[in-house]
Amino acid sequence: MQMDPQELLSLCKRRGFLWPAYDIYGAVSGLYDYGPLGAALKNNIENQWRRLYVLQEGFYEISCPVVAPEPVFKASGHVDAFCDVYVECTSCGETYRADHLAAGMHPNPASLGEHELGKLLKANGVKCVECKGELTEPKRFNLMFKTSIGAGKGKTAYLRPETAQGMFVNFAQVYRYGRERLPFGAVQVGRAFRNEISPRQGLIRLREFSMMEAELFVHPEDKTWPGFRKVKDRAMPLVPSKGDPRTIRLDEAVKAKVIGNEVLAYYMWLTYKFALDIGLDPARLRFRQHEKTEMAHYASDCWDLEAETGYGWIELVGVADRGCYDVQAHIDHSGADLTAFERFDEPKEVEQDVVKPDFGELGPLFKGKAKKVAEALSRLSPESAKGKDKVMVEVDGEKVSVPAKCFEVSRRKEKVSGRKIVPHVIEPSYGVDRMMFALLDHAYSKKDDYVTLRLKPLVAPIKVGVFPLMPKDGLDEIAQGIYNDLTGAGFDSYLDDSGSIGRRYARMDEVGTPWCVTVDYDTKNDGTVTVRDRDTAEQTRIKKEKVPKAIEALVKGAGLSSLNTLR
RNA sequence: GCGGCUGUAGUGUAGACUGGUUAUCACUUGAGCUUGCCAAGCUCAAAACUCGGGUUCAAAUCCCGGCGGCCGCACCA
Repeated sequence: MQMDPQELLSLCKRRGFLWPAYDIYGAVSGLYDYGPLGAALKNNIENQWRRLYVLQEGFYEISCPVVAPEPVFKASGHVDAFCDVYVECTSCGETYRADHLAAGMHPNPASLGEHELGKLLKANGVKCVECKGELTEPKRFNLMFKTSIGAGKGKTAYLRPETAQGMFVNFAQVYRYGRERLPFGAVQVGRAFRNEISPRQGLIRLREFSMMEAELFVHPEDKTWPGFRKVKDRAMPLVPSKGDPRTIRLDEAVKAKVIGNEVLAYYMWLTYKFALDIGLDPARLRFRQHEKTEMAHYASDCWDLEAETGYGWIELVGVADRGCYDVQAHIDHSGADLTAFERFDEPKEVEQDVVKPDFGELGPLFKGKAKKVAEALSRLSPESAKGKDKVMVEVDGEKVSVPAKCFEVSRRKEKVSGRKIVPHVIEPSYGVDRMMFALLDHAYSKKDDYVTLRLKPLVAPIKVGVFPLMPKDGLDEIAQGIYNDLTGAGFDSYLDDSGSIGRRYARMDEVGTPWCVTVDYDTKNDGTVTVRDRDTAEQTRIKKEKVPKAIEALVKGAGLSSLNTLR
């Protein structure tokens, strides 16, 4: 069923899930405020995710700043690659992506900077496709929000476009925290920012949004996974980039190379399970594999969990194999050692040639530069130095010729007890806001203009409505007592004594509250209250003292009929 | 960023073309009466012309611009 998203957004605004941000000043597109119910629903989704990743799977949760200095995103590639290069027609104002216009003029136009693209377009005499007008010089639009740290000119910085980098730059710390073992994972739940050119569709494309990201660091040559055995006969609906869409068992998918490896398959399954746990409709979920051309600059394989909503199929989660791209990039840019140490079973005796600088000769010859020259020499491969009468090395960007008397190539015995490896990263990256929107979309049901949100108890912002049938005769005080018991026991509850009982049930149904407890005149006689189920409108009576216990059982999945013992 | 359409109480709307008294209606919300289990009724109340400029004696209404929304293009790590 395709529903009108406007209807859902209207409910969200009316009932306090969602409001356009800064509305009294005219609002800003792509920014939303969460109202009390939205904030609660979002928390419930995030906490369920933590239960899965942190408690069950043993990932380490960290929390990093939203602002980061420029070098971080230089290294990650976002400063250069997370942007679009535009040209504009000077006469009709139409804009084009410069790399699209350059298609066919260069093997990979997307890899060029704006100056090269400008030259290329000029050289090929490219004009406006619409009106043949002159085009402007290419302009670059980076999708990151730029800011600065500190007074005056300060230090250039950006708001993070993903939380992932925080986990990559903390690799060494988290690796040590986990007592230096692979594989291990880190997670982060938090805000990220993208200065979208044209945010649309409510919560689907936001400029500030929440992500739940997990980075699993694995051995680059071992992508088997111990947990895979337990889930291998489960099936998921897949839309591979090659071949037909099909629902396929995980072990078959890995065997047939539809999914690249066991780790990726396992975390796709975990993602699928999470989606079902919070209440997304399995009939409206699928995994779609990225085409090679749509893959991010860092990914080698990527599957999106997509949900069908009033906006069509939308991406909720990306599960990507990022290879060693990010960790290697931060090693290269920062010089930090972000490797894991793989211990051999037995330490090995290794004989190898090394280039050994002779400081007695280097000193007089190179003076202050001698130390750097020596370091450069040590980095040379022995083969390239052996038997030469001089070698070229690069010091501070300058080529230096070093005569043979300054070094010797000698054979050295070493005990090697292991090796440094750069881990590969499997990344499940969840868009919280999108998941929440899809959840509301899938939960929305309407019968003769009566709206019920069939949210699962696990995520429902309010678990119980508590009503006195009449706000008098002491019923209201009893209801207040039950309400206090429930909130005391940790359940989000809602006390409502206004309007007819039917209206109060309707109010709770519309925001997805799974149960309502009503205090009536029998309560005064026999101490029982009714418990009503949202989806069936069925009721059962239980002792009023047992209400918190009953709700606890119901949240855990017990049916209404199981409450008989609490009568 | 471009083009088309569009913006009236918390929500959904009438009024606009053809400018003119106190801006329509419903739901919602609050108070009271009533009501003894599924959006009942009555009374009262609260609540809006997206913002700025222009035309005019007079603008919710016509014109221009900003902001927001929807759709299409483009974009989407």
